[in-house]
Amino acid sequence: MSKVITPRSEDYSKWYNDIVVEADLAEQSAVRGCMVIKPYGYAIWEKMQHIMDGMFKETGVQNAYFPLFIPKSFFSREAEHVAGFAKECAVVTHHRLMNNPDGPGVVVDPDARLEEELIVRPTSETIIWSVYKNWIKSWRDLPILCNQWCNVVRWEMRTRPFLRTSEFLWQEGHTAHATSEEAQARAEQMVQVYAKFAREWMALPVVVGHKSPNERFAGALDTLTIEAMMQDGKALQAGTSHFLGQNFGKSFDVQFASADGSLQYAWATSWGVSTRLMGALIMAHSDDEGLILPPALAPIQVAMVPVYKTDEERSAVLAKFEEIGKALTAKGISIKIDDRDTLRPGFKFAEWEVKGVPVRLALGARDLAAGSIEVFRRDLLTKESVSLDGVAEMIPGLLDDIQKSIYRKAVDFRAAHVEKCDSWEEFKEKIGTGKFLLCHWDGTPETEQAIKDATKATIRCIPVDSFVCEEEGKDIFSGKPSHRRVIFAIAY
RNA sequence: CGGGGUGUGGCGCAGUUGGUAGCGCAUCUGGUUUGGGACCAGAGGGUCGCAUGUUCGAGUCAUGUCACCCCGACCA
Repeated sequence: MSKVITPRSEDYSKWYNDIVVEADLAEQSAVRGCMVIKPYGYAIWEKMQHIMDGMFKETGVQNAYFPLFIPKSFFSREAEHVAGFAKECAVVTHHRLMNNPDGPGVVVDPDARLEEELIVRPTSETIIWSVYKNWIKSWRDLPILCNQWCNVVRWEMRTRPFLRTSEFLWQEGHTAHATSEEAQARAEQMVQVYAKFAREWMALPVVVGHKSPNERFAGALDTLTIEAMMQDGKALQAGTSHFLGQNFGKSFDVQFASADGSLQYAWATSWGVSTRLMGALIMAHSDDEGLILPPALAPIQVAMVPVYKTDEERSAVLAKFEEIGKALTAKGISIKIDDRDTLRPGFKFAEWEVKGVPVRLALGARDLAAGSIEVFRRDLLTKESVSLDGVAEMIPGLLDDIQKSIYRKAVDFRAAHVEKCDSWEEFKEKIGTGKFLLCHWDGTPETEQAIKDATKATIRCIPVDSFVCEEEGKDIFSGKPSHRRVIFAIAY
């Protein structure tokens, strides 16, 4: 593997590509804006998937699967929704290829045109609500709480690895409820699930809040978000949960007989997180040496690198590693004994660092003689020599400490880059320097748009659980009265 | 769609006024190494994005074309 260049301060996208590609995490494929996620990177996604799936199920959600293709007519029923997605849809128009009659290669068979075009799902509200219509007759059928893990396609004009790819993996939850209150409570519940996952597993501090109307999901009455801060101070929307009101119920004619005998439209929510979370994970924690994975999500938590000269030394060291490995596995820790004998130790050290493995153990004849072992922690880049006897016992506590320490570091970083701002001049100066600015906003889309046009900054959210600031003030831009501060930032 | 840029071994690049296609990394072989990304020696691998033209001769010049990248508008 070649030297990894990581100019975090100079060229973020270059850093991103180098780390990601060189770290064997993923690479851009030939398909426009799509990603190949290599096994090591995919293992991280699988772990995230597994943990979140468990959290969803604890709230009563069940997994299901709906079709990839959406007939065009389904898709166009909810006006606002289609307006939001129409510009970025992949459309299937034919179902057959044929040999090119005029030369080499294949061409689309003109006789195989579909009567109705199919849209490759950019999100599944429309097809799911078409199905829900048949599932929902009575208040007794509600709530319906479905989630699906799948891929979706959005034909973005500009793509970015992990953050905005043409095709991405995600989960989308779609629920149907008898009352507005119940649906709103569900939307809030799920955004809290996301926040908990981000904080406790990804070691990623996030702000939970409401989106301003400008930033809302197409077709939603309210959009809740978790917003994270990356190491350059930019904001990343890491997950969203929408209260959809009765928009889809009405558009897809999903009515049910309520307990009082009247016919009512169902209330809806949808919520999702995607492989963008992996982008967040990478960008929030990595340093110039490569990835730093929180132990809770690292596919390999402890890598063991043997150091030896002779075959005797090699087998003695590997035998000891086997012993330690067994003890760690028994504690539920995932390990990797790096017994590749064509590579030198220094190379292996560097490789596990690039891949973000939280703890590395190095053991050689010297250590064996002294009864010690070298323990390296990735987040601090420190190593210490500890007694061989106690090493397996100390690892769980160490992993725990690393998890907390990574989170603490991210929290401190964010705290140092959030500030109140009450002057438009100051706002213009500071917003480009990588900060969340807590400012007063008059609540109008026009003001938000004007601020965006002037500075590229948007309202990331109206916070509900941190940085909440309910107080009277004047809009940073228009000077009109405001009742609370909101978070402005430049976003990815 | 607007504004820039780039197409040359797997990857990253050089290639002068047009004259036998090169370098680094990677790969393979042999040897010495192995406590922070080893070294030496040797080997393999490219019809220079595509098409047409100018020329005795084109990676190089001209015209056309295709693809990709970056900056915007759009977005999770």
